[in-house]
Amino acid sequence: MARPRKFDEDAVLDAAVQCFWSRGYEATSIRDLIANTGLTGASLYNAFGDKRAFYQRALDHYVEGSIGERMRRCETLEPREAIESFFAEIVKRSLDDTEHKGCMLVNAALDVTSHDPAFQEVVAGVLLRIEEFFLHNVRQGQADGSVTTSLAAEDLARHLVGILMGVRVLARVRPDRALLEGAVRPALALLAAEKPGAS
Amino acid sequence: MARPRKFDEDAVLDAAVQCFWSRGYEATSIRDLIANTGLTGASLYNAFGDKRAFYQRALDHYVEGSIGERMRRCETLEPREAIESFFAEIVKRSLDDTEHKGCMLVNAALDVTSHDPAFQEVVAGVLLRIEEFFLHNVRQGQADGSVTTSLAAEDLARHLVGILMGVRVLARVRPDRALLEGAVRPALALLAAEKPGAS
DNA sequence: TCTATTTTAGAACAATCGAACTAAAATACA
DNA sequence: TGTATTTTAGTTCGATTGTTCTAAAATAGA
Repeated sequence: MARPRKFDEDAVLDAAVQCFWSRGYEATSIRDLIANTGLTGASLYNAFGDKRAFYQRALDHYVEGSIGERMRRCETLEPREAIESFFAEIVKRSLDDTEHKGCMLVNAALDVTSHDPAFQEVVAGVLLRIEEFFLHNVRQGQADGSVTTSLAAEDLARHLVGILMGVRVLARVRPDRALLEGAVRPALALLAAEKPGAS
Repeated sequence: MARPRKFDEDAVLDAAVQCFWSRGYEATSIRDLIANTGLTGASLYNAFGDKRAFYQRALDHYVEGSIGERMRRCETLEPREAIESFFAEIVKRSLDDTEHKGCMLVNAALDVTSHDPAFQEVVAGVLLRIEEFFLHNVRQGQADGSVTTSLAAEDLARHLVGILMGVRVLARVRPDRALLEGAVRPALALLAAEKPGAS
């Protein structure tokens, strides 16, 4: 019926993610987005609504492409391995992050949830997905004997989400390998602490 | 020699902390600060310099009055007790935080360090102080037998800073008692895990 | 080839931003 | 009491903010 869109929505969202990710919500202007996505103001507002809605789309895009993808990749592994490999990847990504952008979800958690309950629910939902990923693997590991049963699976999962968030924060400020690996190591040691004489 | 200041610097800094803490750096305008501190634009720029410098002063004020004070209060306790009491207070404060402001230092870590290396160093310095607080107590606890020696004191301290940051992030998004206490409990259990048959 | 429909391109909008400026007010020292 | 010095109180500045508007350009169906 009408003129088709010239731009590639996925590429535009990638560019928008880059902007919001590295600069944050407030510090990213519409003109930043225009310059980096290549589309014009009218197209942006026409296709995505306002700045807030555009951020929402960008965040979803990031979550699915980054966190969701990582969880899917770890699903094929053994429970303990899945958790360890998850954290190994987080540490590696944090150390390779020369721009110190950190994780866009964690950034969103402190940046954008404050005065927008809708965003808070979105972020809380993703955190819940991550917690359930950990919980699933912890339970599986407890069942096959590779994970300690000295603590409740729910608490272990909550602890893992906690240390995940913590590592992401630390990495933004002090991206040292010793710090990040040191912060993670006790959590992984705790998981395996079932039969303690087995060294 | 000249006209003395009418305002109370400490009260002004308290008000500034409230602004920056709840709204963040970018979202806090000079006019917000003027309205909430009670002083005028000229007085503000005259006494504190520009917005950036004012934020720096406010952050210092917060750190000394909140984090520094908490560490000082825990210094008189036994090592294990000091760590546990520290986290108990963090969880309590997070649950009582109806505004979901979280910890201003953690907010600063993700908000203001990105494109200002000076701020990054300030925040990193405070994190180091907290890490050293934990390290001191862990070492003391390992010496008197109340803390496990199955992991290096350095790693335990790093882990504790990590989970501290993590709890602060989680609380911003999902301030549930079960989540926060669940995230902390395994870390405290790990500290005590020295003689594992003692249940 | 016409026409309806939608995306483009870029200018324009009011509002707000951080910062600076001009005087008036006020006080410690002489 | 006079004077030097500093804080006050608003106003004002140019730049930038998010958003909207007006046309021109482009294409699918008739």
